[in-house]
Amino acid sequence: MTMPSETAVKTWINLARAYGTAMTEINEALAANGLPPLIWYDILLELERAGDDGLRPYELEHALLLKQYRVSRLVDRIARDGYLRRQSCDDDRRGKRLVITDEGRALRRSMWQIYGAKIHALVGHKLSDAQSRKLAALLAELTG
Amino acid sequence: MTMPSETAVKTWINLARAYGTAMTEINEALAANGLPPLIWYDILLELERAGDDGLRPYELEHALLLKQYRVSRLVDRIARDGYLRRQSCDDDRRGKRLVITDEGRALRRSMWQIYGAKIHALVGHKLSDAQSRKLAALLAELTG
DNA sequence: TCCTTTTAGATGCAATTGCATGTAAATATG
DNA sequence: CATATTTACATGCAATTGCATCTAAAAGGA
Repeated sequence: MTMPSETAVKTWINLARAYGTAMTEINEALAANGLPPLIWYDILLELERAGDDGLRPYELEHALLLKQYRVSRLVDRIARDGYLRRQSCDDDRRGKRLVITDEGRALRRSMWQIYGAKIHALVGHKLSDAQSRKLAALLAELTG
Repeated sequence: MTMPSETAVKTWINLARAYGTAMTEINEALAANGLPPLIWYDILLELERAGDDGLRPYELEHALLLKQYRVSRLVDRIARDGYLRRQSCDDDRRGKRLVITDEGRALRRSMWQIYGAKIHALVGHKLSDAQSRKLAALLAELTG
């Protein structure tokens, strides 16, 4: 149970603050434009990248580090609003395949207008490209 | 509506991932030890630092960037469990003063055993002191 | 094959969050 | 002073999350 250095604490505090303020701004901007929360974007992007076969819910769960029940509920709502459809799965009758719809692709693009602009304003605009690369590399060390 | 560079996007993704995985680990470790969520720690720490006069709810709101109603409910629960008390406020009869109790100080220390160890494992242990300082400085650029 | 274990996903119910609004006191304005 | 506005905090209600559990199907073993 080694306790952290002052430096480590300061770094963690700054990380939490940077993430929290950015995420709040992003979600507020999405809501202000009548768009759903950011997690919908992440899901739609994964499905769009997955192509015509879509993804299984458990694949989404692992890709986005979400709890199983949360995927289940989010997928419910996104499907209810017509942005994805659940296909039955040939080779595993327990499972579903989640496939993005045209409306889903359009929603993802709409969300990107807001989200992308915020990433630019909150990250791209505040650091040089070199600083940003350095920051990305240091953050990658934490995850790895 | 300038769109972000690839670098900025990569940096934001890494930031979100680093925060998300760390926060999940911290809250899971707290829960595994029968302790409340991290936000209780933040509140108790603010109150402990504030000293005998405590803080007004709106001060907590600003210090921790929380919504007013969320402060109200969190304070309810923390008070219900005896970790803070609400004093009436002499100079403003609308207001309350929130003061940490001895039990609250003890809880904060218990939480720190877990939280601090995680900060060390997740940040301190993965970067040199110089890298950590660099990371803290770059993150501070984002907030400022 | 029959039985046990594991995996995929859904869901009932409690706790928490978010939104909108309410109440009361402080402050500003005429 | 009288009235309007703002500030501090609480709360009813809907949406979301978290936990535990359930069903069904797949996989593994005797």
